[in-house]
Amino acid sequence: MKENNHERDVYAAIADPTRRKLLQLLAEAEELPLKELTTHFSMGRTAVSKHLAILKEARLVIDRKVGRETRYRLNADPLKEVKDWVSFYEKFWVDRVAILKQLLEEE
Amino acid sequence: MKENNHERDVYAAIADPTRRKLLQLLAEAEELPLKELTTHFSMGRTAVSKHLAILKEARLVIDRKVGRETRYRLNADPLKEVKDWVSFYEKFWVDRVAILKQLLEEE
DNA sequence: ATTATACGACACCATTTAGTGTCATGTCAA
DNA sequence: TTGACATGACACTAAATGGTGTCGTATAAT
Repeated sequence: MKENNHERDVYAAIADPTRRKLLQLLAEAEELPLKELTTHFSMGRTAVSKHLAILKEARLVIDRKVGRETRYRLNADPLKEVKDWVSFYEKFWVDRVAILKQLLEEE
Repeated sequence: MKENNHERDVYAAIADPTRRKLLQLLAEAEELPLKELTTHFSMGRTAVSKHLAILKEARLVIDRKVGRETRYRLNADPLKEVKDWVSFYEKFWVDRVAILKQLLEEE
Protein backbone atom coordinates (compact mmCIF):
# COMPACT_ATOMS: atom_id res chain seq x y z
CA MET A 1 0.00 0.00 0.00
CA LYS A 2 1.49 3.31 -1.11
CA GLU A 3 1.28 5.88 1.59
CA ASN A 4 1.38 9.62 1.19
CA ASN A 5 4.37 10.11 3.43
CA HIS A 6 5.67 13.09 1.50
CA GLU A 7 5.42 15.54 4.32
CA ARG A 8 7.18 18.78 3.70
CA ASP A 9 8.41 21.50 5.99
CA VAL A 10 6.09 24.48 5.92
CA TYR A 11 9.07 26.83 6.36
CA ALA A 12 10.67 25.54 3.19
CA ALA A 13 7.33 25.77 1.40
CA ILE A 14 6.93 29.49 2.09
CA ALA A 15 10.57 30.30 1.40
CA ASP A 16 9.90 30.77 -2.31
CA PRO A 17 8.34 34.05 -3.51
CA THR A 18 6.43 32.28 -6.28
CA ARG A 19 4.79 30.03 -3.73
CA ARG A 20 3.92 32.94 -1.46
CA LYS A 21 2.30 34.66 -4.41
CA LEU A 22 0.33 31.49 -5.13
CA LEU A 23 -0.96 31.48 -1.58
CA GLN A 24 -1.97 35.08 -1.95
CA LEU A 25 -3.83 34.45 -5.19
CA LEU A 26 -5.69 31.57 -3.56
CA ALA A 27 -6.50 33.75 -0.57
CA GLU A 28 -8.13 36.25 -2.91
CA ALA A 29 -10.02 33.82 -5.06
CA GLU A 30 -11.20 30.85 -3.00
CA GLU A 31 -10.54 28.28 -5.71
CA LEU A 32 -8.54 28.44 -8.93
CA PRO A 33 -7.45 26.00 -11.63
CA LEU A 34 -3.82 25.64 -12.65
CA LYS A 35 -4.38 27.34 -15.98
CA GLU A 36 -5.72 30.46 -14.32
CA LEU A 37 -2.94 30.55 -11.71
CA THR A 38 -0.31 30.24 -14.42
CA THR A 39 -1.43 33.47 -16.09
CA HIS A 40 -0.05 35.44 -13.13
CA PHE A 41 3.52 34.26 -13.65
CA SER A 42 6.14 34.53 -16.33
CA MET A 43 7.10 30.87 -16.02
CA GLY A 44 5.51 27.90 -17.73
CA ARG A 45 2.60 25.77 -16.56
CA THR A 46 4.80 22.86 -15.48
CA ALA A 47 6.83 25.05 -13.13
CA VAL A 48 3.72 26.44 -11.46
CA SER A 49 2.35 22.93 -11.11
CA LYS A 50 5.51 21.86 -9.31
CA HIS A 51 5.28 24.75 -6.88
CA LEU A 52 1.69 23.79 -6.16
CA ALA A 53 2.81 20.21 -5.54
CA ILE A 54 5.27 21.48 -2.93
CA LEU A 55 2.55 23.57 -1.29
CA LYS A 56 0.35 20.49 -1.32
CA GLU A 57 3.02 18.42 0.42
CA ALA A 58 3.12 21.07 3.10
CA ARG A 59 -0.70 20.88 3.26
CA LEU A 60 -0.93 24.57 2.45
CA VAL A 61 -3.05 23.79 -0.57
CA ILE A 62 -5.81 21.32 -1.36
CA ASP A 63 -6.59 20.22 -4.89
CA ARG A 64 -9.60 18.56 -6.44
CA LYS A 65 -10.30 17.49 -9.97
CA VAL A 66 -13.24 19.07 -11.71
CA GLY A 67 -13.68 17.78 -15.20
CA ARG A 68 -10.40 18.14 -16.99
CA GLU A 69 -9.02 20.77 -14.69
CA THR A 70 -7.48 20.64 -11.22
CA ARG A 71 -8.66 23.33 -8.90
CA TYR A 72 -6.59 24.50 -5.98
CA ARG A 73 -7.68 26.10 -2.76
CA LEU A 74 -5.86 27.53 0.21
CA ASN A 75 -5.44 25.70 3.49
CA ALA A 76 -3.83 28.18 5.84
CA ASP A 77 -3.84 25.95 8.90
CA PRO A 78 -0.20 24.82 8.69
CA LEU A 79 0.80 28.47 9.01
CA LYS A 80 -0.19 28.27 12.64
CA GLU A 81 3.12 26.59 13.28
CA VAL A 82 4.97 29.52 11.75
CA LYS A 83 2.89 31.94 13.75
CA ASP A 84 3.71 30.15 16.98
CA TRP A 85 7.37 29.96 16.13
CA VAL A 86 7.72 33.61 15.25
CA SER A 87 5.67 34.71 18.24
CA PHE A 88 8.37 33.34 20.50
CA TYR A 89 10.73 35.96 19.12
CA GLU A 90 8.43 38.90 19.73
CA LYS A 91 9.98 39.42 23.12
CA PHE A 92 13.30 40.12 21.41
CA TRP A 93 11.96 42.77 19.11
CA VAL A 94 13.24 46.22 19.72
CA ASP A 95 10.53 47.84 21.71
CA ARG A 96 10.64 51.42 20.47
CA VAL A 97 8.21 52.59 23.09
CA ALA A 98 10.47 51.24 25.83
CA ILE A 99 13.50 52.87 24.22
CA LEU A 100 11.75 56.20 24.07
CA LYS A 101 10.74 55.85 27.69
CA GLN A 102 14.29 55.12 28.66
CA LEU A 103 15.54 58.13 26.77
CA LEU A 104 13.09 60.35 28.58
CA GLU A 105 14.16 58.93 31.94
CA GLU A 106 17.75 59.77 31.14
CA GLU A 107 16.84 63.43 31.03
CA MET B 1 33.48 51.68 -2.66
CA LYS B 2 32.24 48.21 -1.86
CA GLU B 3 28.74 48.25 -0.50
CA ASN B 4 27.10 45.62 1.64
CA ASN B 5 24.22 45.04 -0.74
CA HIS B 6 23.92 41.38 0.08
CA GLU B 7 20.38 41.51 1.30
CA ARG B 8 18.75 38.18 1.82
CA ASP B 9 15.14 37.10 2.08
CA VAL B 10 14.22 36.43 5.69
CA TYR B 11 11.88 33.63 4.56
CA ALA B 12 14.73 31.77 2.92
CA ALA B 13 16.91 32.38 5.98
CA ILE B 14 14.49 30.67 8.35
CA ALA B 15 13.74 27.81 5.95
CA ASP B 16 16.66 25.76 7.21
CA PRO B 17 16.31 23.85 10.51
CA THR B 18 19.97 24.43 11.38
CA ARG B 19 19.48 28.16 11.09
CA ARG B 20 16.33 28.08 13.18
CA LYS B 21 18.22 26.20 15.85
CA LEU B 22 20.95 28.82 15.73
CA LEU B 23 18.38 31.53 16.31
CA GLN B 24 17.04 29.60 19.25
CA LEU B 25 20.49 29.16 20.79
CA LEU B 26 21.12 32.87 20.44
CA ALA B 27 17.75 33.63 21.97
CA GLU B 28 18.74 31.61 25.01
CA ALA B 29 22.25 32.94 25.43
CA GLU B 30 22.41 36.60 24.43
CA GLU B 31 25.80 36.31 22.74
CA LEU B 32 27.84 33.32 21.63
CA PRO B 33 31.06 32.75 19.67
CA LEU B 34 31.15 30.47 16.65
CA LYS B 35 33.12 27.80 18.50
CA GLU B 36 30.46 27.50 21.17
CA LEU B 37 27.60 27.43 18.65
CA THR B 38 29.32 24.70 16.67
CA THR B 39 29.28 22.31 19.63
CA HIS B 40 25.51 22.01 19.29
CA PHE B 41 25.68 20.56 15.79
CA SER B 42 27.08 17.49 14.16
CA MET B 43 28.51 19.43 11.25
CA GLY B 44 31.83 21.22 11.05
CA ARG B 45 32.69 24.78 12.02
CA THR B 46 32.79 26.03 8.43
CA ALA B 47 29.25 24.88 7.77
CA VAL B 48 27.91 26.62 10.86
CA SER B 49 29.81 29.75 9.90
CA LYS B 50 28.12 29.75 6.52
CA HIS B 51 24.69 29.43 8.07
CA LEU B 52 25.50 32.36 10.33
CA ALA B 53 26.59 34.36 7.30
CA ILE B 54 23.19 33.74 5.71
CA LEU B 55 21.43 34.81 8.90
CA LYS B 56 23.62 37.89 8.92
CA GLU B 57 22.64 38.77 5.35
CA ALA B 58 19.03 38.57 6.48
CA ARG B 59 19.96 40.80 9.43
CA LEU B 60 18.72 38.15 11.84
CA VAL B 61 22.11 38.06 13.48
CA ILE B 62 24.74 40.62 14.39
CA ASP B 63 28.38 39.74 14.83
CA ARG B 64 31.28 41.50 16.49
CA LYS B 65 34.87 40.53 16.89
CA VAL B 66 36.20 40.12 20.40
CA GLY B 67 39.83 39.17 20.45
CA ARG B 68 40.26 36.20 18.19
CA GLU B 69 36.66 35.12 18.32
CA THR B 70 33.54 36.35 16.56
CA ARG B 71 30.53 36.61 18.78
CA TYR B 72 27.04 36.44 17.42
CA ARG B 73 23.85 37.81 18.83
CA LEU B 74 20.23 37.64 17.79
CA ASN B 75 18.41 40.43 16.02
CA ALA B 76 14.80 39.35 15.84
CA ASP B 77 13.47 42.50 14.19
CA PRO B 78 13.33 41.15 10.63
CA LEU B 79 10.91 38.50 11.87
CA LYS B 80 8.30 41.22 12.12
CA GLU B 81 7.84 40.89 8.40
CA VAL B 82 7.09 37.19 8.76
CA LYS B 83 4.72 37.90 11.59
CA ASP B 84 2.82 40.44 9.50
CA TRP B 85 2.72 38.13 6.52
CA VAL B 86 1.41 35.15 8.43
CA SER B 87 -1.08 37.24 10.35
CA PHE B 88 -2.85 37.97 7.10
CA TYR B 89 -3.72 34.29 6.82
CA GLU B 90 -5.20 34.01 10.29
CA LYS B 91 -8.60 34.79 8.91
CA PHE B 92 -8.43 31.63 6.80
CA TRP B 93 -7.63 29.34 9.67
CA VAL B 94 -10.25 26.81 10.46
CA ASP B 95 -12.15 28.26 13.33
CA ARG B 96 -13.08 25.18 15.35
CA VAL B 97 -15.35 27.13 17.64
CA ALA B 98 -17.35 28.32 14.65
CA ILE B 99 -17.55 24.79 13.28
CA LEU B 100 -18.83 23.47 16.58
CA LYS B 101 -21.38 26.23 16.72
CA GLN B 102 -22.56 25.38 13.22
CA LEU B 103 -22.85 21.71 14.12
CA LEU B 104 -25.00 22.57 17.11
CA GLU B 105 -27.23 24.78 14.97
CA GLU B 106 -27.81 21.91 12.57
CA GLU B 107 -29.43 19.94 15.36
C1' DA C 1 59.59 33.71 20.13
C1' DT C 2 56.98 30.00 19.50
C1' DT C 3 52.88 27.56 19.51
C1' DA C 4 47.94 26.93 19.80
C1' DT C 5 43.38 28.82 18.86
C1' DA C 6 39.49 30.94 16.33
C1' DC C 7 38.16 32.37 12.37
C1' DG C 8 37.27 33.81 7.27
C1' DA C 9 38.13 32.81 2.60
C1' DC C 10 38.55 29.30 -0.84
C1' DA C 11 38.25 25.43 -3.76
C1' DC C 12 35.73 21.57 -4.23
C1' DC C 13 31.80 18.16 -4.41
C1' DA C 14 27.09 15.93 -4.05
C1' DT C 15 22.42 16.91 -3.85
C1' DT C 16 18.45 19.68 -4.44
C1' DT C 17 15.95 23.11 -6.75
C1' DA C 18 13.60 25.59 -10.25
C1' DG C 19 13.00 25.85 -14.57
C1' DT C 20 12.40 23.77 -19.54
C1' DG C 21 10.13 20.75 -23.32
C1' DT C 22 7.65 16.56 -24.60
C1' DC C 23 4.38 12.91 -24.29
C1' DA C 24 0.27 10.25 -22.73
C1' DT C 25 -4.26 10.51 -20.80
C1' DG C 26 -8.70 12.06 -19.65
C1' DT C 27 -12.38 15.39 -20.69
C1' DC C 28 -15.12 18.69 -23.18
C1' DA C 29 -16.88 20.49 -27.66
C1' DA C 30 -18.27 20.27 -32.52
C1' DT D 1 -15.78 10.55 -33.68
C1' DT D 2 -12.61 13.83 -34.10
C1' DG D 3 -10.11 17.53 -32.26
C1' DA D 4 -8.82 20.92 -28.79
C1' DC D 5 -7.74 21.54 -23.99
C1' DA D 6 -5.91 20.77 -19.11
C1' DT D 7 -3.13 18.26 -16.67
C1' DG D 8 0.40 14.89 -14.68
C1' DA D 9 4.50 12.40 -15.35
C1' DC D 10 8.93 12.30 -17.09
C1' DA D 11 13.66 13.36 -18.80
C1' DC D 12 16.71 16.87 -18.86
C1' DT D 13 19.61 21.13 -17.47
C1' DA D 14 21.60 25.17 -14.99
C1' DA D 15 22.15 27.10 -10.78
C1' DA D 16 21.80 27.18 -5.82
C1' DT D 17 22.50 24.80 -1.48
C1' DG D 18 24.79 22.47 2.19
C1' DG D 19 28.42 20.21 3.31
C1' DT D 20 33.77 19.06 3.31
C1' DG D 21 38.96 20.05 3.89
C1' DT D 22 42.83 23.35 3.60
C1' DC D 23 45.28 27.59 4.06
C1' DG D 24 46.42 32.23 5.80
C1' DT D 25 46.09 35.45 9.45
C1' DA D 26 45.25 37.61 13.76
C1' DT D 27 45.18 36.89 18.62
C1' DA D 28 46.27 34.54 23.08
C1' DA D 29 49.04 31.67 25.91
C1' DT D 30 53.55 29.56 27.25
